[in-house]
Amino acid sequence: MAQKEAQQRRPSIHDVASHAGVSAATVSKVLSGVTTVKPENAQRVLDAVELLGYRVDPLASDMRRAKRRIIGAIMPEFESEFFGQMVSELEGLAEQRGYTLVAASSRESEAREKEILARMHDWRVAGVVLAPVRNEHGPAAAFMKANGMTGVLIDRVLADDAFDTVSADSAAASAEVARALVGMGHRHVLVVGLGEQAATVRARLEGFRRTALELAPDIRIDVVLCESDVGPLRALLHDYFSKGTERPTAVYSLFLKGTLVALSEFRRRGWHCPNDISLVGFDDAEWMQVTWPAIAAVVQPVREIATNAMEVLFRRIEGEGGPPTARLEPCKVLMRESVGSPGSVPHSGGGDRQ
Amino acid sequence: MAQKEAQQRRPSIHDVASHAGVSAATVSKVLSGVTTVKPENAQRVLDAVELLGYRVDPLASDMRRAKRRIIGAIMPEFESEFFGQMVSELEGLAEQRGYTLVAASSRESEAREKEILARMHDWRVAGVVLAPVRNEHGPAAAFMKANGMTGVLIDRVLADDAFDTVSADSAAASAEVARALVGMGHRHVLVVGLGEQAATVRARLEGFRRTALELAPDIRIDVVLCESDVGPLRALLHDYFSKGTERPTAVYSLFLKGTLVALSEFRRRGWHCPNDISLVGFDDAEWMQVTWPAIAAVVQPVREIATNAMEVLFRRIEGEGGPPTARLEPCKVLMRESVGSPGSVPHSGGGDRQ
DNA sequence: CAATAGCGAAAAATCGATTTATCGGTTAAT
DNA sequence: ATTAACCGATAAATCGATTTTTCGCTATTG
Repeated sequence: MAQKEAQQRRPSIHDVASHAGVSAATVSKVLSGVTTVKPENAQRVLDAVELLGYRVDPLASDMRRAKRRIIGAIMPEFESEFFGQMVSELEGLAEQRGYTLVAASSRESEAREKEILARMHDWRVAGVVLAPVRNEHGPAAAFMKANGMTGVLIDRVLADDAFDTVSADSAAASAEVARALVGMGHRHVLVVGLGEQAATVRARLEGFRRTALELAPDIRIDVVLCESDVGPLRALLHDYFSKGTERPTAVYSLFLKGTLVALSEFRRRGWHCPNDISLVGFDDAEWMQVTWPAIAAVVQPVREIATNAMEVLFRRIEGEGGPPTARLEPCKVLMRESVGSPGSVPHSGGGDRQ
Repeated sequence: MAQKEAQQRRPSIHDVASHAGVSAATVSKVLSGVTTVKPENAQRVLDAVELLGYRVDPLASDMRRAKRRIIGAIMPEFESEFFGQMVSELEGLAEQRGYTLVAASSRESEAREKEILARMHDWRVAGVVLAPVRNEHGPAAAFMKANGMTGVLIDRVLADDAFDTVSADSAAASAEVARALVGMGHRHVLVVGLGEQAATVRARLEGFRRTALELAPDIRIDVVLCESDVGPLRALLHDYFSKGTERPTAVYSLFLKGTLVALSEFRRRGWHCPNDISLVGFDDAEWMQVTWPAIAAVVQPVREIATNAMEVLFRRIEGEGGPPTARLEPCKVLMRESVGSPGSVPHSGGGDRQ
């Protein structure tokens, strides 16, 4: 009967209080570590908590504070390794500090992004980690600003005048890619990008272009940008390669989907990496090291981004002032077999063993 | 000043009430669609809501009900396409019904799984979608049972005596793979599995074995199972292929990681699919269709699983009784280029164009 | 010896909603 | 004409904690 009771209704702080023969206020104080409680009473409370299996109801507990121990996370999607890892890291970090992470996917829609943000505002979240669909100038960031929310912007973002930002150092990574490709002798490279995410993609593009031109002023850099959606990219790339112009010796894709599409186009044409063409992509994935050839990629420092984002976010939550900061975390560039020197093997099939 | 006020403290239901000249109870009734309110007053409430930009605080609103409008989702990981899509679908479905989804990753740990569940119980979630690390007999499901939580088990699960289950029809899919491989002439197949997830993997294995033996009684089926962790799989597979025994003509991996490891082992040995060996994997991924060769895979019906899981979950939340159901959703098998007839080409390098 | 601190704990207010009980004021039924 | 039923709305209780206020009691001080 007591068993059944326990299953039906969870014990509240008052149940603990009456079992320990004290008031609810005292129980609350013991549990929150206030020291002005007589040791004897504290022990009785602890015993009662143990006996009843009492646990604080976070919802009720949060009720009375302005900032609730909830962190919101908004990602453009959940399907990729990058954002999957990101959410996983953020969740762990939030949990470490006794916060609950509520994650939502904006599904690459700015409208949805804002709606989700409004819902999180309804929850009175203490802070938000926002990975914007486009960039820091979207309606979501504006909403956060207008409502005095505290938050941090990550990934597709460079710097902001209202929020701290944390992202990968795209420009430096791209420069490294440029050094590698030029060093191997490439003098005609196609860069594939996504216009939508203006600032970040521009940083990647410019980082590449500047270093490449510096090292090899005669280099030819073609650019294929799809504006808003990745849908047309397949056709754009097809057209590009179908034109009579000279085929580039390497392709540098500025985002994962572009790497996929490029690979798919190579397949269609029967081109092999790296003999027929070299390929490097921004964003690494697990499969890239098991395919043949392994695909060279820029590895984004997910853990570092997550850690720093949470750190700066919690500092703001705790009331730290000062101008917004803009962190750039260094990437790692993994030059795998999909990259080689141009013309070393006269356009044929079949890759070589390691 | 009114501006500033609005930014600092969000309007509560009492603010709306006083603006509309009614009581808080009336506001609550209007907002929840109770019809016993004088139309004139209802309109004034609506106007006040509009004017103040009032939105219900979900936390306060949930306070007074036993089941809160929160759904918990526990996945073994967030990094794979499968679970990423799953969370995304679940989130959308929960949102549609006015619920908030709180997702957490158990990181493939049963201990963590139970802890997360306890935390969700603290939140008094209305229901839980649990994708167990191992199977339906773990400590997490036991915890849910012991605490009278309502929930649904998905993915690595076949059937349960306490909870509804929804998962992919592994056995049927494996049978189809068997038909395809046998039909192409394969008589020696290696199956790679993960022992930890007993029931599901057994279903996949038995589904394959039964059909294969039925169609070709002389078929040889080798099995490499790694018990608890995927770590040793690489070594296990290496050993298997290093033994002097005859090389199988096809490999069927029962889980994604196994497919990756198999591919990696092929790479190391310089074997090409499908000429040197064929490969089919359970679980599809976006990259599998752009690699060369494209990798054949069993596509799990993520959306269907998510939809049915949520449907049955909400029925239970609304109090529907009856014995637990066990749904199996059919998979699609995509036979791509990594599969071919054995011996059609005498073990050489280089794949052929489509 | 009266007044004042100081301590530990209980009582009460609070957070923001929902739900139940209560209450005037009509209208219908006896 | 008195009571009953009803309608719309308000006051009050409730959910489960935290925080502020109050209070009783002992110990210190002028």
